[in-house]
Amino acid sequence: MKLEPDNAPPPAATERAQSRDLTAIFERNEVRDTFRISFLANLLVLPVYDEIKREHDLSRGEYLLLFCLSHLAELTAQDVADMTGRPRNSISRAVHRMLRDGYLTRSPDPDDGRQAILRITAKGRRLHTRIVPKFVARETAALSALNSDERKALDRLLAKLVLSNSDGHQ
Amino acid sequence: MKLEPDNAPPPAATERAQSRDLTAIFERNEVRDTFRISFLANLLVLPVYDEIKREHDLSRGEYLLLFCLSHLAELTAQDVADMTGRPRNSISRAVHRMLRDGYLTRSPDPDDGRQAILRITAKGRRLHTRIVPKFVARETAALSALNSDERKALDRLLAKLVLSNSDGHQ
DNA sequence: ACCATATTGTTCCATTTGGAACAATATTGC
DNA sequence: GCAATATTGTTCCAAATGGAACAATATGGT
Repeated sequence: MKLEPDNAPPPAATERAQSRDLTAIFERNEVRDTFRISFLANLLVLPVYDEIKREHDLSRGEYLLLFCLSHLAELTAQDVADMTGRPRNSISRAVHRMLRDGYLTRSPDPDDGRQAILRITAKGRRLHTRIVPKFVARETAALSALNSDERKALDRLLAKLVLSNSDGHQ
Repeated sequence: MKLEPDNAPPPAATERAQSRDLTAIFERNEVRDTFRISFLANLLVLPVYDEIKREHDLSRGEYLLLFCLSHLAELTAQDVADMTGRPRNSISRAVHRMLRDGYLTRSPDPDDGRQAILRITAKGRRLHTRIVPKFVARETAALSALNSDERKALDRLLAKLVLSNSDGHQ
């Protein structure tokens, strides 16, 4: 938080400078990892979602749905809710919107009358193909401070964390 | 996305099982780190924000404001917007709400008539003291799969990432 | 000193969001 | 086999959200 010589700027300015070194909060708080991970998550996705909204008029939830279906051939709305942590009614809305626009299909599950199986269409896959490079570029830029070994280490740690936390809920 | 033997379980069941191994998406997508970091961020904070809303009737933005002021003595609304990545009008609303409830104070900045300096009150600090253990508990649980060395490595990598990305914006 | 531009914080308003209740279907316990 | 309970997906509605325009102040160029 403020480590500069005591002389330089006048007192008032010094005080401001102290409390305005905003990066200090990353080091000094009770939940450093939580705070940093949240910050990084925002950094990685928020600007891209803004771009997607402007250019393709898709909301965050809608694109997340497309993203999930791009990687898993068949999902129910509940699956997507579990994967993304968003409430089911939001997913429901996103499904209707994406159905209407032809990005996915829905067929009743013969084994369970309550649920329906969602699949991405060719049109949906084309859209994903156009959008995903934006996320890749953002990620590449954000990770550029890490060398190859560090990236490997990060990847391994994140994989471990995610897997150990993805049983049961979420 | 399907790499299992063609024989084993009956076709329908196989297809379902394939596409319903939801954790596969963590390994197989174009932006693994982005996806995992977002997932972890949700995992770490969403349940706690739900709890805070239920028990203290504070929104995410309101608590973030309190959190920032718990660690940096003087901030402007713009500072908080920069730190949290949220729009200024949301911060403005949160400031008014928290002022009304006595969790913080606001005084005009003598050096700049546009902005006001926000500070946490004793009441605000007490509230933070009651809430922050919830985040600590959540973080501890989520990181429990890592040993001490791994936690140190993660901490170092996150610190590097955050600092290299906190110049200029956010 | 003055005008053009930038920044801060606020209000307005349309959209998004998520909790709660619901109907339809499945599952469980007896 | 049947009642009680759980799950899926939807609708409804109140609240949260964020973009845009705005007034007030500050800054920069000339």
